[in-house]
Amino acid sequence: MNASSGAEARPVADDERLFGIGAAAELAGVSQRALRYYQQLGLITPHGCTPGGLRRYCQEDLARVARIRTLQTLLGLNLDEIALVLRSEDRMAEIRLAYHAEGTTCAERADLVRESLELQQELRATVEAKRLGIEGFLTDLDARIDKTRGLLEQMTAPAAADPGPVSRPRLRGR
Amino acid sequence: MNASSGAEARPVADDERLFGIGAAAELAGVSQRALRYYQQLGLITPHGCTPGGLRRYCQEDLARVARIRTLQTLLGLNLDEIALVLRSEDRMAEIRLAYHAEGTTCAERADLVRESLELQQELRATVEAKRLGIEGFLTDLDARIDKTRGLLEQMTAPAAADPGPVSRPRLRGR
DNA sequence: CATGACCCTGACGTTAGGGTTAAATTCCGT
DNA sequence: ACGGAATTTAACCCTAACGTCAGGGTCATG
Repeated sequence: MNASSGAEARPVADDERLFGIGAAAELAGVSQRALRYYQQLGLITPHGCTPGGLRRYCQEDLARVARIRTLQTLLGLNLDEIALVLRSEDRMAEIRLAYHAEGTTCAERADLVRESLELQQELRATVEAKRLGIEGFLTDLDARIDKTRGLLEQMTAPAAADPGPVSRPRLRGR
Repeated sequence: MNASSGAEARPVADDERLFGIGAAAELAGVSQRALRYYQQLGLITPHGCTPGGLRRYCQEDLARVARIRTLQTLLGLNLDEIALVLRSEDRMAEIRLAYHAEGTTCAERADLVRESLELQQELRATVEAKRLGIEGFLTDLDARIDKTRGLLEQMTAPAAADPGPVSRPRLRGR
């Protein structure tokens, strides 16, 4: 019940809006329990709390949850491994922010960046491996499918008895 | 042990050799418990048993275990889903074998093949989706890595104060 | 200020995918 | 024929990632 007619004190810039755990869970496509659990593991911290202690999530939080889910389902990482990835990414953001501030201990910072870079590249390597694996699997699967299709053709076209290994041009239409 | 000097009755054609559960587990890279568990779920059935009831695995069994592991770790399927995939594949093999036998109920068989084909294509679709997801992730990750690398260059080359958005040719060497 | 919707913590339940142990059995080399 | 190594089933234990329930607190609204 907002933004009905005329008087809006502040339009509340869309990415400033906060959500209760219910709305957040729905938007992120996970359960409330999962949100609390992720928090318990230190994977997310809601943007804020009401004085009474109710969690308030912002867009950024939701994006983080999305990333968690991606890392989980796409890469099959467990929550501990995800914690590592996220911590490294947080580190980077922190440094990127601090970069334009006073030039304190520039060398240390560079070391951190190098470290993060290595972590990212490590992650990249595992993901790349996974991609290769999946591509191999796909090739394999396609071969099977082709064979199956060939068999089907043979069966539906009851021509002369088995003219040796199938050597007909394969139809690769989807 | 064996194969020492001269007299070998039958060379035992390598893929005819059988393994106890210990050897099989080691070769397949899983635990004995896992092998029994997979069998309990109907995912594998050892090639045979000794009269006393000890499991004997053949190469084919090991390949099957490898496939299970692939489906598990690469695609993130659970054992129930894997059971479906394997059953479909078994069905295909069965039909392929029966194909050259008597032409009993050719139409029914064709239906089965069509069904298997659909299952395979369904699997292909999910795998393809996964591949796309991973590719997106990789692109994303590469962008991050490039940004990090850029930041690092900026830090290590303490030139004039921040000449706006980095517009230097990126070195994409590994 | 009452009320209904929403949320809190804490504790226990569940499911997948096994690990571990125990007590009895089987196999194999000599 | 026998002793030790490898296996068997059964039973119990375990962790991750939540689900669910209980009992009580918070918040906006009329």
